[in-house]
Amino acid sequence: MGKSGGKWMAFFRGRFLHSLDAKGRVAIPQRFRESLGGEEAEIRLVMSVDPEGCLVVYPEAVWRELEQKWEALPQMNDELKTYLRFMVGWASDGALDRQGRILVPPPLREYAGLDHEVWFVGVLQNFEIWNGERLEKATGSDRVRSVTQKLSGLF
Amino acid sequence: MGKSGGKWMAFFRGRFLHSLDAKGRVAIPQRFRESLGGEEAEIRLVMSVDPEGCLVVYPEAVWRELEQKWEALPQMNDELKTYLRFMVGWASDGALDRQGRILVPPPLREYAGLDHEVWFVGVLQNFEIWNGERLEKATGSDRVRSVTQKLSGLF
DNA sequence: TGATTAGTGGGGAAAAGTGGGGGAAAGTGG
DNA sequence: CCACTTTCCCCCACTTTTCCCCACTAATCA
Repeated sequence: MGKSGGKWMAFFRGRFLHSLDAKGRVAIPQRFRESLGGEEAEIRLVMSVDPEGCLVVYPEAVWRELEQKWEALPQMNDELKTYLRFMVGWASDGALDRQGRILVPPPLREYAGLDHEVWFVGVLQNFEIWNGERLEKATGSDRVRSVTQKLSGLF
Repeated sequence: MGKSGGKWMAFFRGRFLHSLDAKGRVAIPQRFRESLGGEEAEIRLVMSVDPEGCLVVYPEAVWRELEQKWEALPQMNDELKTYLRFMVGWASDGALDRQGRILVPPPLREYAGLDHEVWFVGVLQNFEIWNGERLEKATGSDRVRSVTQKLSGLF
């Protein structure tokens, strides 16, 4: 589900505030769970490269497409290796538990600065998990407005 | 319905004062409901980028066209990511309930400064939901006049 | 002035999110 | 190979949110 003509459809939208409990679990928003393909969905949890780090969650199928692109590249390339060490080296595969929650491994939690309150943000093909202050900084209206100016010619 | 020769027709016009109840619900004006395509219409509720933020409501089909444009762009681009985090990250998908109301999620309500009284404003292909004072500021006659000057060459 | 239609408000069932107890499974050290 | 600890994940209980249904008011129109 979710495929259409070999390309993924736009799926994840909106933001949701959830809480990471003492055991490191967070519930995935119900809307997102549906888009992931229900109960036994597989996901990949990785670190974002942006200055304000967040975590990025990919449906398994979307992630696999990325991996295929990487595999097609010349493997001796040092820059690619550095990139993969980061992207793949930290990637955690997991599934949802019966209550629709995932477990965020401590290193990832720390990287993204996640404490009790976390924001889920949908960005079409995948979604992100943010610390509140970082998200605010990353989506501050000044920043967004200047970006919008630049992109507005495109559509 | 709604389409004509691949381009959307102008649909939403006028302003209406409605009230947001304690549960965060507002009735969509009947005129707008018809243009949305009746009872089981799907909508997208998003944030505007303007300094005085309001909410923007798109018929599902109009919004999807936007998303398709975004998906066609290179996804690694940082500026696009920032843009999507704002546009898509605030987008809430929803449907009308049996009384023709929508539920405005708390984060959006807060961002747009909506309390009990809200204004609906039609702007052709979509419509907006405003806090009264903000709307007044955004449509002050001085402001409108200066904008009109700038645009006067175009039509 | 009754009838129809739009908007408003609230009760209540169902669904979604939260937190903790405890057993299974995996990892660690003798 | 066997304790012992740690991690994970199931189940259950509780709270909050969402969304159905129904009933009331206001406005419109013949």
